[in-house]
Amino acid sequence: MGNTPRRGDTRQRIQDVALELFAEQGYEKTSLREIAEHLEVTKAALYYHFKTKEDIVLSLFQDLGRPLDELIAWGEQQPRSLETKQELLRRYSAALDIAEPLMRFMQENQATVRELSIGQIFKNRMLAMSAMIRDPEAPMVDQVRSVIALFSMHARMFALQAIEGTPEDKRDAALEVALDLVEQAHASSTHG
Amino acid sequence: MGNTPRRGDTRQRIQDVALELFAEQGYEKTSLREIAEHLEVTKAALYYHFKTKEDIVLSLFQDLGRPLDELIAWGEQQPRSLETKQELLRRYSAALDIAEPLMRFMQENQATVRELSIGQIFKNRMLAMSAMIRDPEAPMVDQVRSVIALFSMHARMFALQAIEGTPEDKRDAALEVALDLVEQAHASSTHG
DNA sequence: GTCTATAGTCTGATAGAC
DNA sequence: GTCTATCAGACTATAGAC
Repeated sequence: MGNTPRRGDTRQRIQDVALELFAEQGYEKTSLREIAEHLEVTKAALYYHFKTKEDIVLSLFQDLGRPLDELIAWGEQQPRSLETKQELLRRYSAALDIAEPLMRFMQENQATVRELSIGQIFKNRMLAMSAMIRDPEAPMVDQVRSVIALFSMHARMFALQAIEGTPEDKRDAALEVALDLVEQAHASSTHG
Repeated sequence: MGNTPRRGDTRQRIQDVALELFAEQGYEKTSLREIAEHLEVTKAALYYHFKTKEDIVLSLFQDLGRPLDELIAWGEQQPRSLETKQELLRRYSAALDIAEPLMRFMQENQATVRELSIGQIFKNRMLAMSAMIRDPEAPMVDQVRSVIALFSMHARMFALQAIEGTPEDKRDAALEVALDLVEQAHASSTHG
């Protein structure tokens, strides 16, 4: 145990350490040498499991991003009601619990990620979420309200640090604000 | 004109090109060689004007970030009323018109910026804004509402792309949503 | 499946001529 | 104020032994 080198899970361990370091100090500033040192293996061992550095990110994206893809697939089958949108936000908030380290990495390394192969995929994912939560026929201000509701879920990763309270409480507060916002957007659009 | 090398404004031209490239492709992926080539000078010429690569970012931050510092200074002298908070948002929205390229760079390179000398300064700036817009005595959900209002101003840089309309219209819509949010936060806190 | 060794390239930065 | 020339160091990636 402890320092005993485990067999067969090296790939997983590479992913764990890579995400941790990528999220902590950025993609570019994290070298393969550094990842290897943390695992007490050599760089060449990394290249056995992943063709390139970019491949590590891609694998992280595919493995940890699945809950979000499933959420989108779910949402696209639902009726476009207020209740659907609110349930979408609830599930998104829950999905972020798992995908948060990945999402934090994506957010803090946008400029880098944009040029990677996953950049477009990630963007499309966000556009799909945006398309489900807003009504393109609604007044612009209500569309903006809905999109802001969506991105309010991300706020817990950076903007709410100054507020006192547990991460869970802040997460729930952000969700509450987001649910309010889509309700307002809905009410306003169905009045006029 | 055109390609005529101008004298005395090289420093300014370095800043312009650097910010453009930093914002477009990221800080790390932009090399000094690339900046120099865009200006048709050599790397060594860059080093005459700036001691290090980081110094270029620092100068950008100081020159283009001034409106935000002035806004904070203004805000800290005002009474803590709803009207002050709303005026803060209006001025912040206007300040972003000028500082947007810089802010986009800061946002898309968070992981990098965090490790630079400006990282802490930038963070403090955002904490100061956050402290002015929210009431630490208010219920958490209202504090979250206020902070989200603030960061909604940033949404125009990335989240609102899918919505149809001019950037100006979207900017104004985001401001309207933000003004609503602080008003709700205020109303809720003064009821109970 | 993991290693050593290294190729090949690019980087930020400096020294010194003009 | 801009140049040429060059530095040491870091990087990704590969080849080939075990």
